[in-house]
Amino acid sequence: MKQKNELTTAEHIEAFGAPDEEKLFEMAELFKVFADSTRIRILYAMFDHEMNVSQICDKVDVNISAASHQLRLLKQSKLVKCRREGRKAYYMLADDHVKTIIGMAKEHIEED
Amino acid sequence: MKQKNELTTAEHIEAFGAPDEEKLFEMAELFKVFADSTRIRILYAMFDHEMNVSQICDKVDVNISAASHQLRLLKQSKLVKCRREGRKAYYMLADDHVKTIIGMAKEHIEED
DNA sequence: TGAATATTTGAGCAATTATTCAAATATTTT
DNA sequence: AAAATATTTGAATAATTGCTCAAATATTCA
Repeated sequence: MKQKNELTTAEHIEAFGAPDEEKLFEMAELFKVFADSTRIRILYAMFDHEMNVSQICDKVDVNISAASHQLRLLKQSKLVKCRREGRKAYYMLADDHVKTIIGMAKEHIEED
Repeated sequence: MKQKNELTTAEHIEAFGAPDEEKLFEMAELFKVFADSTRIRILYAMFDHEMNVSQICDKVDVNISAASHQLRLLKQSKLVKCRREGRKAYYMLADDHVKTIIGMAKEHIEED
């Protein structure tokens, strides 16, 4: 019989980091969002301040329509939040996770 | 005149995390490699042991040819290394960075 | 050398996706 | 209400990419 604090083989593997198929798929989906330089540039544009769409377009030098499409995708992925003020839409990072993940990649490419 | 430990505006921004265009592009390229569930599954297959191609194919349940194509890509991206032993090719993670990056994504999707 | 095993490679196909343009919607101002 | 500003949306196009099949290469074994 299984006792307290004992793990089956499957649970042991799980506990030590091998996610199930579903989670691996979700992880790939998350990485896909970062896997485009336009989207990363957009994320960086709002790194320390919120920014409205026009400001983002100026800073990132991208078509307004393209930016809006990407912002929708970023919002669906829960990486950015949106706040409306009059006719302007201010976008900001959803939480610190985004910064952390980007920071990791930055460290990786800056090494060796 | 610029004195020791002083930073120009550009250097200041750089030091505080805004990479130049080139780096943002590289970062997107790195994320692209993780942005596919087959590749993530392959990376997990060799998470704690090196594995040869056939073993990987069994574990990940993927076509040999498809696996080989993806392994080439992973090798070009410096995420895996390869060791030959007879007619078998053993693949292993290149360094701990891979584990760290995957770990980040795992944490992110497991929260909230 | 020839057969068997292990992996790689290249071409072709199907699916996904980033971008652009044009039109639609929303909000403020005159 | 009409004009101006800000953003969103949908359709079409072009480019990228993951997979499969077939053939090529490499290595061991009989």
